[in-house]
Amino acid sequence: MNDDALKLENQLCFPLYVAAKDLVGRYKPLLDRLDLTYTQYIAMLVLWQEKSLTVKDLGDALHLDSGTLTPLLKRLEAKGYLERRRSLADERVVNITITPTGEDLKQEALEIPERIASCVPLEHEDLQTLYRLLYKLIGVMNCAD
Amino acid sequence: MNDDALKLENQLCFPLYVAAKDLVGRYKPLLDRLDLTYTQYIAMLVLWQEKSLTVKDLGDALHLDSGTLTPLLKRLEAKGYLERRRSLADERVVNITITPTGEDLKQEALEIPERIASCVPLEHEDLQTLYRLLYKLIGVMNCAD
DNA sequence: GGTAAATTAATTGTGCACAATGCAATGAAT
DNA sequence: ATTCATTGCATTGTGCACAATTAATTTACC
Repeated sequence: MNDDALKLENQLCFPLYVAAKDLVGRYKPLLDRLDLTYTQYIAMLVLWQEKSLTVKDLGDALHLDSGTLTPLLKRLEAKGYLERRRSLADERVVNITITPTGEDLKQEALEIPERIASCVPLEHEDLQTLYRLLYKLIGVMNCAD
Repeated sequence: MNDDALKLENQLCFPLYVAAKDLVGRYKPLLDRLDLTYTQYIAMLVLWQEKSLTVKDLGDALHLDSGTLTPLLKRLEAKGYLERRRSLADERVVNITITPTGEDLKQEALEIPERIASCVPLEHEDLQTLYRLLYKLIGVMNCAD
């Protein structure tokens, strides 16, 4: 019986799953110094750009739901990096706003992308191709079915 | 100040993280019928090939440690898909062996790869390129530093 | 205006994922 | 043979990730 299709290395999901885990793991030693986890870091990335947004919009940006974000945002609030406040205009909405302490953290994060880039020694062309294919993959999966 | 490097979309990690999550999520409805999670599924993929191996070798194959595998394997054992038995030759080692029930499950899993392929409509060339780049990425990260 | 439907968060429960620790068994070196 | 380091697994604790449910509010419809 031909079961090549059921071999680990013949499924796209596996190298994708391993590469994502390995790359996220590369951030840990750098993020430890900022007292952030990886998911907290990408939440702060959005906040450094947007300053203020709703939990829903943050979830849309990060592809995460409230079950993940609510406790995560409470931890970031406890660290003093942001504030959560329920909207007056719409009581269902919670607005997230970065604090000055959270803004300051950005300076320490500036070196992270280059430190990561230096330990992911792919040539520029390969990197661009990988970006393109990953975004294409995310795109086609969002509309398929 | 130029902070393009700190934008979410300019970091490889983010599309990689999202694509992996999204693709793994695509398995869920298919795996629910086999009463398997994604991680349990890739463990079974190895067992369908190897029949029997140690926890350590499984961990090497899946890039997972005992803190993840020990409870996961106990759950698979409780479902009757495998047996865990401590090695007589070396008492530190635990051998994992697939059961007939676990073997049977393979038949039901055969359709999964094609079902996934059909909802990941990348052209063959793009798919091959993506494989190659992901394995390259995993390779360079394993030896870097 | 009153009811139904939709929206937004929060909560609960399960299962990874991994760091850190502990421990027993093994192997190596003297 | 005794010491010492290493190996393989288990345990504990923290933090995602997501399904399912609940609750509060808002919007749409008649």
